[in-house]
Amino acid sequence: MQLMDFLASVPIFKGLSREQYEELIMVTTIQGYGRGQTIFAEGEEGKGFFVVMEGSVKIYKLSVEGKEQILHIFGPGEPFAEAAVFVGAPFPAHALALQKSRVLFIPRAAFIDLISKEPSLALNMLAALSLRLKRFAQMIEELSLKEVPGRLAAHLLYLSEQQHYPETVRLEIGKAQLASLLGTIPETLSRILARLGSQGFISVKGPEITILDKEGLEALALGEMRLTNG
Amino acid sequence: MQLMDFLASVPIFKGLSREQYEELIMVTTIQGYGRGQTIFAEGEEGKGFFVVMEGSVKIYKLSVEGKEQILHIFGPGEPFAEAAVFVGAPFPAHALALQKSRVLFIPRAAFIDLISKEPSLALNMLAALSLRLKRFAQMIEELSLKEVPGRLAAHLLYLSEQQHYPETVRLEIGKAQLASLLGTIPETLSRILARLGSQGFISVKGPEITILDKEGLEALALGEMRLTNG
DNA sequence: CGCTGCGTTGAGCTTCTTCAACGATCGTGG
DNA sequence: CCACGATCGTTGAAGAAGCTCAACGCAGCG
Repeated sequence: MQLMDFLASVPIFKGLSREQYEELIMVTTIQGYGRGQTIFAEGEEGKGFFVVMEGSVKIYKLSVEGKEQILHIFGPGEPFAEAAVFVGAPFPAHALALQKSRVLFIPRAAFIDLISKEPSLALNMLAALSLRLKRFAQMIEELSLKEVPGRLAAHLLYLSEQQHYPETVRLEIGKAQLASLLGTIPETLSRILARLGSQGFISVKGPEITILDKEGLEALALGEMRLTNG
Repeated sequence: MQLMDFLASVPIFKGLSREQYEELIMVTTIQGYGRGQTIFAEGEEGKGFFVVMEGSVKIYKLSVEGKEQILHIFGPGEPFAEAAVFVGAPFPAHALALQKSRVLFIPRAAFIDLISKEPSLALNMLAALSLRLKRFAQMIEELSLKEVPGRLAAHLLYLSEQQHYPETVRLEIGKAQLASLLGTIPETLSRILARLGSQGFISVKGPEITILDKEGLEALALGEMRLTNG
């Protein structure tokens, strides 16, 4: 059965026995969402958590005036909203499918049951949460201590690494989404992309970005260098 | 032995057996730090985690130019740097004692051992990490979507709640530290405290702040209202 | 063909930071 | 006990970064 294969491919479920996979499958539901559809809203009660099977999901906060801050974008194999399982609290953010997506839903009670019996699952989960915590700490650092050019440079380098250092990096999300991920707005992002381009750091063609000066971007990302106005 | 009592009073260690407490005590070290002393630096290898026994500890990031962003301030009973235990990675931030402090050090290997044998410990830890994740998400939201008056208002209300709604709230940290916690600088904080004061939201006398208009602060914190310049 | 979503560009403005000076408080050593 | 320096907080003036508002271009698609 392919669901079993999928579960086995998910890092946090690594190391479970066949029986435990079957136990999981028993309590699990598969949900489908169209592009732009809400999976849950901030404040809803969290009765379980999710794993992306196909597509991608963004987790985000909204301000009163409607500005959005993306906390994370998850792709296949990645769990989300796990934290809500362990604190008896409502979801602290919104979740929305960026594309046609399928997600696995795992109910809270069954999962806690399973985790109590299987230490390796607990350790996997602890590792996953710890990693996420580290990411958030990095995000706080960037929002507070770096300006937008630095954050953008860091993100481009991150993408480059993710995609195994290709000639040219591809943005998998729209620029408006990228702006929201970097804690800014599309106008500002656009201007800074233009500046990075005109100063020879990168070359931009739609969603394709060629990194021309890796060292320069690194210096920007670390805050060792400032982008001039020209 | 009082160490045992202390351990029993720490939330993440709740529910362990006497033998397990003794096991913990065997591997644990007590460390003392003076005011302003570094406990660890960003980039150091994390060989275990800590629990504050006395005093307080700040976890913070530094920018190249020397600006500081405080991620968290921990007091007695609170664990810190646990995440480093579960990802085999160096500490992602600095830790420093804000006052004369004593902290318990728990080595990584022994703790993973214990957690594998004791599901309730794993669940406690998962709950603790989840809570921290939620806090960080909140911090990201505030840094990105709220301006300083809103963040300050939210913090004052948080303090008020922490201290069980007294007449007047007491800042337990200096204003420079508070500024760093809110993602700004002392000058800006000072001006905004003054503005909040002159507009009748609060009254400031050194580290004592009287909340005069709770509803007003709430509106500010939610972003429903803006602080006028006067 | 025109609509809609997305991205870009310009002008003006707000918020926050920077730089500088000053005042208060506190602990220490003379 | 006073003087001194250090730390901390406050205030002012100027500057920079990013946001708002508005207009426009362009591609995809019904």
